[in-house]
Amino acid sequence: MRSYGQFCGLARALDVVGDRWSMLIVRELLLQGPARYTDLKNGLPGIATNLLVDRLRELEEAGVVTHQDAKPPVATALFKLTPWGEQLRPIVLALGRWARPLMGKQARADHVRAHWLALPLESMLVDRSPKQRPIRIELRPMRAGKPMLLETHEGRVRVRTSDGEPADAVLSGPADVIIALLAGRIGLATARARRLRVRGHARVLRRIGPASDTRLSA
Amino acid sequence: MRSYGQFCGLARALDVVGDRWSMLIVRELLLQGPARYTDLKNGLPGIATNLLVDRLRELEEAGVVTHQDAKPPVATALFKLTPWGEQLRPIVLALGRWARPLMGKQARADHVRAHWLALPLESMLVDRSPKQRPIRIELRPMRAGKPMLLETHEGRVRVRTSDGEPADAVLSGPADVIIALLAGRIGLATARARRLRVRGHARVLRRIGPASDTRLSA
DNA sequence: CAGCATCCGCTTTGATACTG
DNA sequence: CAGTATCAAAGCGGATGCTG
Repeated sequence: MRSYGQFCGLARALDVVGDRWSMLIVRELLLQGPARYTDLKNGLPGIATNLLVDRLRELEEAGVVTHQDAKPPVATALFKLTPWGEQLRPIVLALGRWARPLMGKQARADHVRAHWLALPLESMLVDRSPKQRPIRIELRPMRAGKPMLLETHEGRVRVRTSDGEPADAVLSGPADVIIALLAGRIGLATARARRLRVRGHARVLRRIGPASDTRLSA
Repeated sequence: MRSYGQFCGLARALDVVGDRWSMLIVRELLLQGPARYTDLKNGLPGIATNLLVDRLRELEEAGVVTHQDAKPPVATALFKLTPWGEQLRPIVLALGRWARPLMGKQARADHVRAHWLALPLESMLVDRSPKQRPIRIELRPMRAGKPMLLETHEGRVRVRTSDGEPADAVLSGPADVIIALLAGRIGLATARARRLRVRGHARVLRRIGPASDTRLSA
């Protein structure tokens, strides 16, 4: 991208991460941690291969991303965020929250990846009974790749890739319905009417819900 | 911009404000408040007029911006942010702070506008002696248009356009030197060596300095 | 297969000129 | 002042091909 050529912090930031796809690459690295080129490509449906390469190089040049060229066990390079790049996390979260009014309905043609759910869910949900035994809910959004596991941890909610361990409940269906249900915007009956399938102990769902404080925070 | 077509909050946000120039238009409206087309253009050096029009329309369509078509006294339309658009303020501030490592030196060709200084200064500085009488410092960065007035208010620092009222001190010179001096990164001697001119009571400068808490906050 | 590089048609951007 | 109109250049998306 051409530089804006403005002596202004925002303009400088956008010189670095304002290119098309750049912020989404940061999102992937925030969600996936160190990732291979192919993992990034899978998490960025719609990107052209040459653009992914270009952006990674630009971000590396700017100091947002580094790549390690190959450790003995894995035969491939890993891309990761620098500490400075990591500091984009609250900004990425805040932008996602700002866009919540746009997340109501999932368009038919929208791409979905299960790990994207970690962004809204972790920043929105809390465990209402943190004293009780932790719960685990497997999330299987439709056409969204690998399932994710939502678990409670010290009052917070964490979402990570599932390694197939048994969960208290399994939710399958459209991603927007899963989010609306967990956020408490719709009930179980409505969710089922919108094609959600629930296996396991549905009552654990009551354990989690939106935090009262919805404002910006680190 | 083409939609990313991803069911993800960040992607949705970037569908709205991820276009080139869009965020900078938001910056101008945050800094200027309701503004005329020409005020926006002056605050966005480098933008093409057709792009400014296109972006304003897209932002309006998305619900970030509105324009009022002409109130009796002024003969021209005013553009302003919607409440939803206003909510981008902490994000714009956070991006500007994130880019602080890039703000060290001002390139020769960089555009500067005095009102841009409000972003780093207001988010970084505090009044160290809030009990004492408020102070006022006029800022006259080089080739940066209208001077701004920095004033203390209840422990915080505010920067607004100067209406020519007398100030305790007047700082003229390169914008980066003004920032570095106020941030306490350089002393008065160094600042003078870097072409800063000070008129008035330089000692009021000691009243303000960087807050200890530099983290993200609303 | 992972990690690119190259090519090509299309869209977006930028610079300038022009208009009510 | 507040935009339109025009057009060349740059950027993007998609396909394909190459290399270890």
